[in-house]
Order: sequence, then C-alpha cells, then structure tokens
Amino acid sequence: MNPAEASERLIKDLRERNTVFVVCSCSIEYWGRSRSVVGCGERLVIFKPDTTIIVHSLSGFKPLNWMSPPTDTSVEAEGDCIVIFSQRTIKPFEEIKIRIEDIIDYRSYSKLKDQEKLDLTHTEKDMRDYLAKNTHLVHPGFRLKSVEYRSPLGFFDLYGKIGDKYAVIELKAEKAGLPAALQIKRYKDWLMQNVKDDVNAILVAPSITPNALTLLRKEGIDYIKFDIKSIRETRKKPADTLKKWISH
Amino acid sequence: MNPAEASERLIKDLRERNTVFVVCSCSIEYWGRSRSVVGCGERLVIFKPDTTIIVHSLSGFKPLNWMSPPTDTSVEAEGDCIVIFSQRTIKPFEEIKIRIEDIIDYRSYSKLKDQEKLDLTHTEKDMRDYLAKNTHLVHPGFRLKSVEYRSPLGFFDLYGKIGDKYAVIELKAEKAGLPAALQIKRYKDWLMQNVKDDVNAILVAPSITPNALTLLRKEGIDYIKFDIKSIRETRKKPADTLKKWISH
DNA sequence: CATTAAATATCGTCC
DNA sequence: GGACGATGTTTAATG
Repeated sequence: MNPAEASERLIKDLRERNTVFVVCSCSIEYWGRSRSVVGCGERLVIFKPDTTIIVHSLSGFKPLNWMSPPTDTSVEAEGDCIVIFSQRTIKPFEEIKIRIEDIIDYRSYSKLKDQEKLDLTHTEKDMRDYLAKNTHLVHPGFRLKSVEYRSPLGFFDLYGKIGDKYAVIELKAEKAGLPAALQIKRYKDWLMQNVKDDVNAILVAPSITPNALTLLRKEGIDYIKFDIKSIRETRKKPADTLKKWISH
Repeated sequence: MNPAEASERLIKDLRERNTVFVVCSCSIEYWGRSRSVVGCGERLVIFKPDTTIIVHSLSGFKPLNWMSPPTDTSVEAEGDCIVIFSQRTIKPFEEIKIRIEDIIDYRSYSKLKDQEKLDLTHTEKDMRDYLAKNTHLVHPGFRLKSVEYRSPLGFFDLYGKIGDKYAVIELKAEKAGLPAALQIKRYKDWLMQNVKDDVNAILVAPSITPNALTLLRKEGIDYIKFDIKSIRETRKKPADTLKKWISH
C-alpha cells in the first residue's frame, strides 16, 4: 500500500463514515484556540463516524491533538507522506494537519453500533435532587422554595427559608475549596443587600479545605458535611445482553 | 480465539506493556469520583503502555470511560465473556470493570516510540511573557514589579505601579467572563483593604462578555482588548524527519 | 500530598 | 449562538 493507495482508502472510509484506526508515524500542526506543533512520532489516530478526529500518544488520558465534530477533512498523498487536513466547520474554527510518514497499521470498521447511553450518578445534580427531597439533612427547619434559583449572580443550588430568614444553600459533590466559599459568600452578600438583612447561608460538601472553612467562619456561613456517595446506591446493573460471544 | 485464549493474549500484552487496541461489544461499570454504568455496545478500547485505559464510543471527543495511570489490571475469562477489572493505585482510588462479550478486532503493538513533545503556544503563559516585555501595551505608565505575584488570594498575573498607584493586571487568553471579572475584583478589593486605598486594576483579554464588562465598569476596573494570537507568530515548523515511508 | 489555576478544556442547559 | 457552571474534568506548578 503506497501513499496514493492509502490516501484512496482513507478517503473512501471517511466518505462512508467508517470508524478508522491508524497506527502511524506522524507530525501534527494545530491552529485554533491556541496553536501547537509536534514532530514525528508513533501515534494512534482515530476517525469516528461523526467526524471526530483524535490522535493519542503512548501515554496519558488526554489526546495529543484532536478535532471536535463537525469537521471537513481532505486527504492527499504528498511524496512519501499522506497529508490529512481537517477544518472545524463551526465556531470555534480550528484546523489540523496530520502528516503521516509511515503507516504501521490501518484498520477500518463499518456498521459498528452502540445504542446504549452512559448512566452517570453521584454527581452534584444527584446530590441536589436528593437534598431537595430530604431538606432536613440541610437544616431541620429548612423549607425549600426553589431549586437552581436564577439570581443575577448565578444559580442558587437550593433556596428557601429557615424560620423568618431566607436561606441559600450551595452544594459541592467534592471537596469545597476557596472558589466555592467565595461563591456562597457573594450569594449571601447579595441577598443581604438586595433582599433582607439577615440571611442563612450553608455550604454542603463532603469535605472542605482549611482556607475555605476559615472564610466561612469569618462570614458566618455554615458548613455541613454531606457525601452523596455514602447515601445513594441507585446504580443500576449493566444491562444483560443476549448477544453471545462467537468463538472462531 | 475463545475467551480463555483472548484473556491470555491480553494478559501477555499488558504484562509486556504493549499498546493494545480492541474493538468489541462491551458493558462497563465505573466506581470512583462518581459512578457510571453502560450497557453493551460496540466500542474502541485502548490500553497504553503507561497503564492508561480509554474506552471510546463511536461519537464525540470525550471517552465513554477511562482510567488514568497508574492502574493495576486483571483479566479473566468468565463464561463467554472476558472481564477486565482495573484499579487506580493512587488517589483518587477508582475502579472499572469492562465486560467484553464479543471481540470484533484485537490489535497489539510493541516498541512504539514517540520522543517528541508537543509545543503549545498562544496560551495565557505566552501572553504573560509577552506583556511582561511590552508593558506599554497594558498602560503607557505601567512599571512591572512582579510576574505571577503570589498573594493570599491567588496569583496576580502582572503586578506593579502606575504613577503612585499599585496596579494589578489579570490576563485571559480567551474571552473573559464573569469568573474573570470577579477574580480581578477581589484582587482589587484585597489590595485596597490591605495595601493602599487607591489601586489600578486592569483586565486584559481578547474579548469580554457583557455581564463581565458591566461588573468591571461598576467596580472601576479597566478592560483592555488584546489578543495574543494576533501578535505572536512564534510557532515552529514541525521537525523534518529523515524517516522514509516504506512501500510494501 | 494538598492547593491552586489553566486548558485547544468538554459538555449540557438555558436564555 | 452566547453565557454560565459542572466535570469521574486533566494537567502542571508549587509549597
């Protein structure tokens, strides 16, 4: 398979929206939100049916380079190389040029199917839903008025009253840091200025950094320890399937 | 290749730190920072030499599931399936179980090599370096004292004086939003409380959201439009290589 | 190891 | 399409 043939095959595969996997030596240039250049090395290039392009190096979670769909892509042989040039067709406009110098393996797959959706739980959204139904865990006297209340300063995760006082609740599914503390501080400040002098503010999180806790103390904001992971066991089992493994 | 044989081969490949690429029908469970479950579908599974595991579905940039290194992984045949169980050996501890029901393609590669490093430019760091050398672009009278000044509230990108007044400069390489505006506001507030009454604060960014600009106006903070992409052309060319494409 | 901030962040959602 | 916030964010730098 010479460069011209390889180009032809890739063009055909991309046209047919096949999934393509190429192990190759390549160099890459990227222009867009930032710019990047990398010299020749052996990498894994993936073309997905939705026109996503991903280039993985041999280490780490993050791709070396990538293009998010929708992209337009051209392929051509250029001497001993195959040059792939791809442009994103919506904002932010981006471009990538992959110059393949040596194909180590080329695989393509048609008609791959995946109907299943990922069921992700124990996120901040789950925490919000759970505490909205179990308001006593926030405070015995908390009366919920609104979930995700849209204030000019941002969303109040939970908003309501405790006795006569308004109460704003900020939730974090993971350890709360300074940004979270500052966030609820400005919610409290805003409420005290614009709604009523006396306001309850509570930060709910599984843990908190010392700096954040100090700030809360100073500002008269409560911290409540709560971990959605320890409460919820709503995880579904993976769907059983009737499909059998076919031995060859 | 039956499940027992496939397991053996995968175990061998993982032991030898080969790069492995498996196209298969699989279901996946994840426990860790959150939890996820997904039923059986056709996906691309990548095992990297550094023990990274990535599962890509047929669309989108983001993997369906993944494990960041370092991980320990076990593989075993279980009836018609191959079950891969992997645990992260450092914090945060995480686990993934991939149940492969049908292998469509199995490829492994040894001795892949990639020495090249990505050269990324036009980032905030580049912008900082550039403006530190061209302070007049921030303000004709700006005298730089410190880059990345460590204050109790965080880093001041640029810090110095304009005339008698202290000046704090916050840089954004992309459009500045509310978070950026709030960030420099609290820098300014802190300086006015702890250093001196009168402080210059300037946000430098290529563009800004209306909300953020309104807040800056209200707070007496200046906004300067500056785009590092329009200034810098420091991008290197990809390294030429002597390696020739070998036609078969 | 914890904290902090940037990132080609990506992604969803609401306006 | 812009703006805003969560993310299994990841990654790097630094104390």
